[in-house]
Amino acid sequence: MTQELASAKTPKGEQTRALILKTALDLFEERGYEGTTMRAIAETAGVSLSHAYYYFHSKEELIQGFYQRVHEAHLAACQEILAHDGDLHARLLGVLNAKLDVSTPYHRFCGIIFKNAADPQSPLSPFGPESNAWRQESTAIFTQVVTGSRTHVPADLQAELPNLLWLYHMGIVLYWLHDNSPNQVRSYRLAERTAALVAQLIPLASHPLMRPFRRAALQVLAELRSDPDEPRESPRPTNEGEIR
Amino acid sequence: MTQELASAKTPKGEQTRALILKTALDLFEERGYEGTTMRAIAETAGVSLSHAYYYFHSKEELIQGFYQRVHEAHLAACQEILAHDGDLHARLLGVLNAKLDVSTPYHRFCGIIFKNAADPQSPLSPFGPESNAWRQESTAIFTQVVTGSRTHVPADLQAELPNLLWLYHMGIVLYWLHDNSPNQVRSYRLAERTAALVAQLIPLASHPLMRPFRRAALQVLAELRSDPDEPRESPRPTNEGEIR
DNA sequence: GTCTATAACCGGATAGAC
DNA sequence: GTCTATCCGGTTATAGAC
Repeated sequence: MTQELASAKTPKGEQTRALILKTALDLFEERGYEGTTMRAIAETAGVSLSHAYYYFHSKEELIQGFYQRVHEAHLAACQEILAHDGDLHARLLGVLNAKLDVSTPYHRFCGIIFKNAADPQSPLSPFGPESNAWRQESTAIFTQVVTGSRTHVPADLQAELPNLLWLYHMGIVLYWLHDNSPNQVRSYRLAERTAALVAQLIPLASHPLMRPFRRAALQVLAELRSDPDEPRESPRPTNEGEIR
Repeated sequence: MTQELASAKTPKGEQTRALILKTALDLFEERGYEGTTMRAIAETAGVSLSHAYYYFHSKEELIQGFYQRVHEAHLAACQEILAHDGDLHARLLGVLNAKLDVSTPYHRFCGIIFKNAADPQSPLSPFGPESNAWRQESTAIFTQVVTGSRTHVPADLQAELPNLLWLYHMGIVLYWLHDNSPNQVRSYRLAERTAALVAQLIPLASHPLMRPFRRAALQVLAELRSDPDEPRESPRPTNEGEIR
């Protein structure tokens, strides 16, 4: 897998490809997605219309290229914070802020990415099998967040927490996508506040009072991860009835 | 507000409008959203292209029509349960099951549509202003769920709970969209299990131990609903510092 | 108010000659 | 790789029928 999404055979082609992508991103930012015509992209980049289509089979495919870039940037931006802080809230917030920071210049047309990613049939769906790779990379960040922190996490929760945090972070991003406040301040505030809540909640979840709920919740998660169609009886075949 | 989105002045017009909508849904399901042309819809419905546009100002507006229908069906399916049961879990689960039941015939179709609905700029986004009407109607169902149940809900939580449940229900729907298990059994199971968790969690939230967390969480929600850019100082101008 | 017919505009996407 | 012509479909406009 030495190349990504479309042709990039020669250094020259690679350059041209990058030029088209950069031009497209600039124009998208300047005029919005729909406001940017392929003709304009090609013209501004100084290539022919059909040549633009040679590298990117569709306007949407330009976004796939963009997506790759942002993800790498986020990964890089995170490492810094994750290496230097042991506080769970700080780590979590750092990762979220990094995500938003990295994405901010592209807020307007990140909606378009999501539009593609949201289609369950699309290979870009963040929940689909095709996204396993980057979803796991993404989740790994949250594993780092947890394992590198001083906060004690109950053993049973430990395994599941990164997945939960990943889901939580997707929620933040979803909010951010719809956030039209200036500079998306609301999203940053949401991230800060909810990260504090999460950091507050984890110790609470360790409390004996919460234990039944925690176990029930984790069981549900385990169920969802396991076989889709088998009812839960198999481990205890003599036990009748649903686990309610 | 006797009529919805487009012209439907007379019974006859109403019929035509319904015919166009039904035809569109059929075709969408058969050929996908993008694969269905307005020309094809008009032709199949036996009306002129311009006449289709007379009732639905855009292709997307057809989808809003679809939302409206599903919501009405959901509302109807819910009333039965909401009138006859006082158990919170039963009420919540009833509403969720009704939602899934009502939506099942359109599972594939919803996935196709969601791709477009996820774009925040799209008038189809369930979070956007164009969807205010049915979103509020939708939320009202969860108000019914809460107020009609025997379970005691802390006063401060009472106001916010319907919105939280609405959001939760959107999460279920999101899962359902990506659920390819036969008859979407996984989604039904998810609904049942998580509804039980929610019903379990609400009494827990009333516990004194949880009070600080509950208050903090509700404050975050209040903040989000209020002015985007004002820091929280205004109500107590003498009090310095952030509420963390 | 309901409906048809026709033409046109615009922009994404494609084909084929060079 | 490039250029030109062309297609296709969402959308709009016009003009007029019942």
